[in-house]
Amino acid sequence: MKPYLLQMLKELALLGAIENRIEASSMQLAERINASQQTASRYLLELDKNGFINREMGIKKQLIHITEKGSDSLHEEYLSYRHIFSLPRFIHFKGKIVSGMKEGTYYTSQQGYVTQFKKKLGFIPYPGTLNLEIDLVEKNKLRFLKQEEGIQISAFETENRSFGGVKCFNACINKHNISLIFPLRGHYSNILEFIAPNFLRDRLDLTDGDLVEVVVTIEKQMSCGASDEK
Amino acid sequence: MKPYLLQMLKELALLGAIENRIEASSMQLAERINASQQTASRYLLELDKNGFINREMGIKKQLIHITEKGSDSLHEEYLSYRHIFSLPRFIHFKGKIVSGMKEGTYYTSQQGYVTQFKKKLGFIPYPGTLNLEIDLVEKNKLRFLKQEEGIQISAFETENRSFGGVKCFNACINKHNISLIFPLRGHYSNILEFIAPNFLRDRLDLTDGDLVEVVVTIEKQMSCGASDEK
DNA sequence: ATTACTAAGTTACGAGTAA
DNA sequence: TTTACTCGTAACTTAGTAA
Repeated sequence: MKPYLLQMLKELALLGAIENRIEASSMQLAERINASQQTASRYLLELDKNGFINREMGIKKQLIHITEKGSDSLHEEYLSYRHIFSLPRFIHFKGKIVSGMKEGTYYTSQQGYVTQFKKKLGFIPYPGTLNLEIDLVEKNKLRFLKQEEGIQISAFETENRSFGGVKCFNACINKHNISLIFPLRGHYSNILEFIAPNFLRDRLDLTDGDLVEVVVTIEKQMSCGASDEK
Repeated sequence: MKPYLLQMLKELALLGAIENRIEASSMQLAERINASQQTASRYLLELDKNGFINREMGIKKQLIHITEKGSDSLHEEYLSYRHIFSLPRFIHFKGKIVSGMKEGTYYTSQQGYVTQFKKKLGFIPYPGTLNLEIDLVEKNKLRFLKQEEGIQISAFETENRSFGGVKCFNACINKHNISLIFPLRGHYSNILEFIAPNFLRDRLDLTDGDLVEVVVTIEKQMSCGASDEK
């Protein structure tokens, strides 16, 4: 099916032409696809000829209804898009190791977080975070993580202050299990923070500026093969 | 964005170019969109020029990666399709009243169904079903109902035989609340069966061949305004 | 093997306009 | 008002190639 016909069919569907016979003039449809009335008219003729729509022509208006064949075509397209935006389970990030603002140690040592990490991630994190600065072109991969629930770590309060909720994703670096950690509130930057059961900078001999690859999964379990226990 | 460029971008996304840099030749992509190598090459140039993709050109292969802008365009399209296929809550069917094979009375009188109808639909159905023959062009609307859970009526067994599960949808005919009923197993025909608390053929003065309109909802509650109780 | 240019062929577009 | 025809031209496609 020609892409421009599919586009027109999509517009009709958005106007409700799958569920109901809709009244739509060629002029009105032309505006929606940024084309002339003549072009819209031609598209409708072509869609009709190929059995994607039915039309009831009146003297001043036409009633349009998408056929089962047309609906099937749209649904197929829908499935493609759904595949694109909901299937990926492993996401690769390349980036370089950077130093954070040293706040990681304070946060990751809070008992309120630690008990949840142990229970939900299966390990007590080494204090501090490993920060990975990802390439800007890879930032769009974060979309997949934004829309995912992840492993939820609840907010809690201490005598002094309150700590916000975060969400985690299991991940893998050089065959070591780690967890990507995001605040539930706040924006996503191009610096990803990870926690791990060990001090990875020593274990993996990492220093600032080293280029590494991390595989993040949206699955709740993940093992990269190597064990993290001694 | 031109529809044919979006199509190419979609193909790249399906090959994983949102998450990863992918290796794809113009020849290979040309096959996927049923066009020549030259056309595919031109599309890639255009996508690149407009900032939808990044390319790393090698001597024998190119690495392609979809940018955030490209990913955004695809996501917008995805949302349109999702809107089309998951938003409708009220579905209108036009059709004509027909006589069933009189089996409706037997089934709708089964105690195993009746108790569930009363609990889940809020009424005890008048024995028998009202059958509506819908136009073939309206059959594609059934897709929305197929994918919906509806109000589930469980299977059960009597001493003699077993009765399969069915699902119901609240519906409305001439301001009277009724329910559309589907077997959970089995195919969907162009004859819809409805149950109602009253004998609708009398109430609404319906006879075979009468043209009526029914509004079905996928919501669990529905009231059409008029009361069904005296 | 690639990508992508040029040139020629083909299709699509829209102004004008009839019905 | 509509829809949709004709037809000149603009846009897109592809065969043939170069790099």
